[in-house]
Amino acid sequence: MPTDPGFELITAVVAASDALLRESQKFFRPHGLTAAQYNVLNLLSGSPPGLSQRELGDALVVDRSNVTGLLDRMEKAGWVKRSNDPVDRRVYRVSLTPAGRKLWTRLHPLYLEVVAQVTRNFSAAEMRAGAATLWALEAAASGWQLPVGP
Amino acid sequence: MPTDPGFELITAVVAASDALLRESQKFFRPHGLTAAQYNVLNLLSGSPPGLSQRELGDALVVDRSNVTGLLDRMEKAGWVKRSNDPVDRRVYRVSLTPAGRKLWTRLHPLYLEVVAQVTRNFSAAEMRAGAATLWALEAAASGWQLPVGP
DNA sequence: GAAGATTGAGCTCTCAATCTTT
DNA sequence: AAAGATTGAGAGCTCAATCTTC
Repeated sequence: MPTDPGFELITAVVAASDALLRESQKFFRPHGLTAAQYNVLNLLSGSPPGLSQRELGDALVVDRSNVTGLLDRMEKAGWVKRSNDPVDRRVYRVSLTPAGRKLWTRLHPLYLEVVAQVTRNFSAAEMRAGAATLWALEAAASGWQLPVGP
Repeated sequence: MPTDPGFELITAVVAASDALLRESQKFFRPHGLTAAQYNVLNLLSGSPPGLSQRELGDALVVDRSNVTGLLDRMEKAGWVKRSNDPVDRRVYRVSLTPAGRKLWTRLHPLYLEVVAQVTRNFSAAEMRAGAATLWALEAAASGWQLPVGP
């Protein structure tokens, strides 16, 4: 029996993502950080004034509670700092330290090169088609509802 | 500037996988298990004589050390059991208990239905093309090597 | 020595509950 | 009451080290 295409697609998505994550961890590890921490660096590098932890959590699509520990470790490493928001005393403004920006500046081109290597055997058209399918799949998954009435 | 297609693809893969995992956890949770535990159930359902923990780890593409705790929790829940291998005293034969098989038999069709719902807007051709790209990407990622000489 | 399984440390993540500020 | 951040419990994952058996 030929495998159900839907099942096949989902299995392939998860398998590819796992492999990508696993290898990226191996890449980042010698530099002392993790993939999640690199994502934070990357996000903050584009927002010099800083982001609130809530904004960070939304952008990373993770729970806010997760951001706390992630930033604790990064602050300890000296890459980010929490500042008080001038107008709302509930929020922290999170931004890169000079060391954090330096690390990102050094790592980013290397990471781009790894991405280029991993995807070098695909045509641009194939990658765009794949990405389009995946965004649609993500939307379909996120919109899935437990079978309970509205 | 148009986003680099390779970067776009990788971002889409991880985003889709995250969404898929997150939603599947919501599906499994009311039944008392996790997505990882369902995968074990699914694997064991196809191998009545049982699998070694090493085989389980290879099939799930996770570290062997991870399998230990996963099975501890599932054994505690009464879904799997460890038996001594008759010929090699180093290995455990892991198999489903009647309760584990019953759970899988009940859950599997429901899960297939969720998959069908999530993928209902895709053509079979689109899904097969996407899956093919993803398997190739997985292979490329797994084969990636740190830039060190042989 | 190599292989199967386990343990301990550390990271990421979720969920539920709490605290402070709005 | 609602929103931002934190804490504690629990799951999944990796890596390095250890124990037993081959």
